[in-house]
Amino acid sequence: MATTASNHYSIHTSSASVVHSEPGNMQQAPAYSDAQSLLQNEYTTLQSSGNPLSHAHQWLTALSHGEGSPWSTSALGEQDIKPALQGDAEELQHSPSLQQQPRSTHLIHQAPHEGTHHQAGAWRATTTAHLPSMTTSNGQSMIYSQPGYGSLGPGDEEGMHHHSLGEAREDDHSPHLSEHGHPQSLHQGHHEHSDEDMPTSDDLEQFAKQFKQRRIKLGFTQADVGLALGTLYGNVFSQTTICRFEALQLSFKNMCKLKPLLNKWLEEADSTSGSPTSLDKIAAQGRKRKKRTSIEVGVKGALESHFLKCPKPGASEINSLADSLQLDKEVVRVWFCNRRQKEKRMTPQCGPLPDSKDVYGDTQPHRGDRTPVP
DNA sequence: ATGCATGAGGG
DNA sequence: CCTCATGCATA
Repeated sequence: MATTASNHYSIHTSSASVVHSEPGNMQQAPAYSDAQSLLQNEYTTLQSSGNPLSHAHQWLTALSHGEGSPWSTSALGEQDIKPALQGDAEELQHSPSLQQQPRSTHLIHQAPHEGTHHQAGAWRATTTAHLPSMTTSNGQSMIYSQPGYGSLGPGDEEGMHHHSLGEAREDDHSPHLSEHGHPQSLHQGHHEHSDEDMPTSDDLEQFAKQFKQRRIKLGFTQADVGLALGTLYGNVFSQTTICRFEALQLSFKNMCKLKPLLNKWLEEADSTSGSPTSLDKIAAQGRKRKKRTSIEVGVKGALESHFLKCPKPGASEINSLADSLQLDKEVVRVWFCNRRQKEKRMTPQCGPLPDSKDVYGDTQPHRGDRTPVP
């Protein structure tokens, strides 16, 4: 039986009894050291005046159909995936800062909508084998030419791989050499892209690494960065997001969106390294969140099995599963959603997967579906 | 660092 | 209902 079966929306009516940590020390703790369990809870209805937290929009909500495959092996090897096209995106403030990149690889813009609805992430590419690469050396590994740093120093620190416990078993980055081959400059007939470029996966990878290093060197935690971004630009982010960014666990689009922001923060932090860090914390949303349902490992295994069979189960099947596993239907549904997302993120799950077919490009299972597979 | 969850946007 | 961006709570 599911031990944690009952999940009520627990709203703590009783306030207080919260450990209050003392303010004034939490950052400056690089690497391990996690003291982030503070200031949370306490959802009182009184949230006071509206704070400036409003994220008005997302710049690219619907571009989509092109999405799909930039990660992993990127250029160089075109075994069966091609660097895809992306709808363009990026509408955010163009900062005057010049970060020039050597080439402009623009994307192909396609029709606004098409029947082909595939958003398959094809990056599970099986590309364990890297090419010897000797012919293509474009030799232009551009690292970000930032004022101040542009080269990873000799001290390429990276010793924080630790997962080995519990249930970590699906993420392991193999030492992918960055040999970057670039996408050839294929220009189309037009591009009215004034400025800003579309970073490529390699760019993002590099950037993420640099970012992490700098961040740590400066003594900031991921949470700090998230807050700083909020105070600087109005977009707050949580530790989670920053973490995912550094780990490249976000979608390509998302990474592209965040890069400029983080880049800016880097510049700032770099400049102000010594100034009082603007600390601003905005308390936010009070929402009764359901308690996290802990799914037992055995159940997880079962879910995974079903996921392999059918990543997008219909409602009926979800019901069946929920029943079998004694979980809430909603929980199961959400689990599948999250699972799909996980597959999509660029988790360098380089595995010896012989197949690299697209994932579910399946048309949605309508509501009145039946159980297709008994 | 990650698992489960919420919510907006789209169909 | 789905995807997608994002985060609280947690191991």
